[in-house]
Amino acid sequence: MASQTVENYIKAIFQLTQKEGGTVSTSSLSDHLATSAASVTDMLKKLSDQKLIEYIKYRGVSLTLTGKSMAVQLLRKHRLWETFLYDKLKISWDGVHEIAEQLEHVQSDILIEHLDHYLDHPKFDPHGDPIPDANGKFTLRSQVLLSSLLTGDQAHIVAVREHDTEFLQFLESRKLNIAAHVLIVDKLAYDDTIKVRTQDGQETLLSAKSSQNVYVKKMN
Amino acid sequence: MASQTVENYIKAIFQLTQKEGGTVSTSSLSDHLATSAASVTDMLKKLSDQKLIEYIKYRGVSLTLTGKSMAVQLLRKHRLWETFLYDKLKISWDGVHEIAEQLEHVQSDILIEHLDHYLDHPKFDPHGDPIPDANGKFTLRSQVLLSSLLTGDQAHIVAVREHDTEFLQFLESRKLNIAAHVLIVDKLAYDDTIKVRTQDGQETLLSAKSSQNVYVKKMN
DNA sequence: AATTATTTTTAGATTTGTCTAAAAATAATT
DNA sequence: AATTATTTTTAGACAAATCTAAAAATAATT
Repeated sequence: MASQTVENYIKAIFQLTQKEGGTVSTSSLSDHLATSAASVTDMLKKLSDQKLIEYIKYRGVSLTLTGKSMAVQLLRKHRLWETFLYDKLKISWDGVHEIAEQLEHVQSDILIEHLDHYLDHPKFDPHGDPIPDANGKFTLRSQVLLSSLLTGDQAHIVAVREHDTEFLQFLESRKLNIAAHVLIVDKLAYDDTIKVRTQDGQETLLSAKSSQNVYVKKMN
Repeated sequence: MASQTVENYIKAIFQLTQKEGGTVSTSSLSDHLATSAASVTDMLKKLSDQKLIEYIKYRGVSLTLTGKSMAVQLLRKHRLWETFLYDKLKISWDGVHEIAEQLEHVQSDILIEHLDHYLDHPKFDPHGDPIPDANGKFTLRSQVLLSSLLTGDQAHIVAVREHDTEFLQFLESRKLNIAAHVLIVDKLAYDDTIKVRTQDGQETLLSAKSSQNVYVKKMN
């Protein structure tokens, strides 16, 4: 059974692979996990011995099938717990992640299957990210960046790209939650600032950077 | 912040103190935690340095106020989680303990207070044990052993003393759950076997050992 | 292509929690 | 009270996960 540390490495490699593609470097892992590059190298050797990763010295690292499956199961647990914390316990949007980071390491298949059932087999977590099922399959969705919409377009918010706490709080304060309906009132050609209107008529200005951090499903 | 290992030692010392009174010996800790006596001695020195325990060489150990408060908070977390697992997730009576052993180590005050609120501030867990509140206070109850009842007495089951898995499953199969109503139909003077009748009319024979492991609240 | 800069790995230590085997202290027994 | 048995502690070692500093490999630059 993998230690919490091993699980965190596997998760980090999975996430960085998504973002950076191909292989992940020692330094990007050392950044992401806030440990020294030397420690990362040590651990990579161990993970490689356990056949969880494909590791070539100086060349970076990728997950084996076994490692990938472990990562997806961790993702499943993390997102189910986030859903529970947000939907049932009413813990704030920006608070759920840190707690789920701990809960995801609890080892019990029975627990996770009962939790999944209790939550009614949710397909997406509170940040709009898809929840893998017990076999590791997850639903993809036709989502685009809010920044790609044009004036007059209408859409529903489906996910947030980077879960920065301050940004999540900002979105929440402007009623820009998951599932919120938005209308693009205006888009400034100069700096790509977008003005959106929510259901209640409230209007909010979003910088290019912000609107590139929100996924929406366009209504046609 | 205490490690999981430290938390487990503190909990063990607390539980064994309840059972054995006064101070706890190295060997009973080593039995209970399934580690060598030498390891226990090592750890006791560390806990003593941290002022979590009062430790005198060769003489045994007891908790300081700080240690006791840590133990009670762990008990609170454990029992709240057991309640959640049993009442909400419908995990079986005998399965909840092991999972709660892991969940109790998750560090988040917000989580526990939200969980407590979600469960509607329960006073007792699924095994009938009292749940300490956020200040460590818990409700005591006028409970007696089932073995102390006489023929004709009526009572409600309120708790189980030792949570042996097989015994819990036996109780459950005979509808002898927490809150179940029982009538003492007969008590054999020879070996103190007790025959009880539950609400549905079903009768069950309980050995002296079994009836000494069940707490009831007598109806007068 | 040679030099400089960066990244990665090795070497050697440290901390936490554990172990076995031996020594010391306490308890039990004759 | 002296001996034997048991419990507890010390001593020395080990695995997991980490660190810093130095060496080696790779990448970038002149």
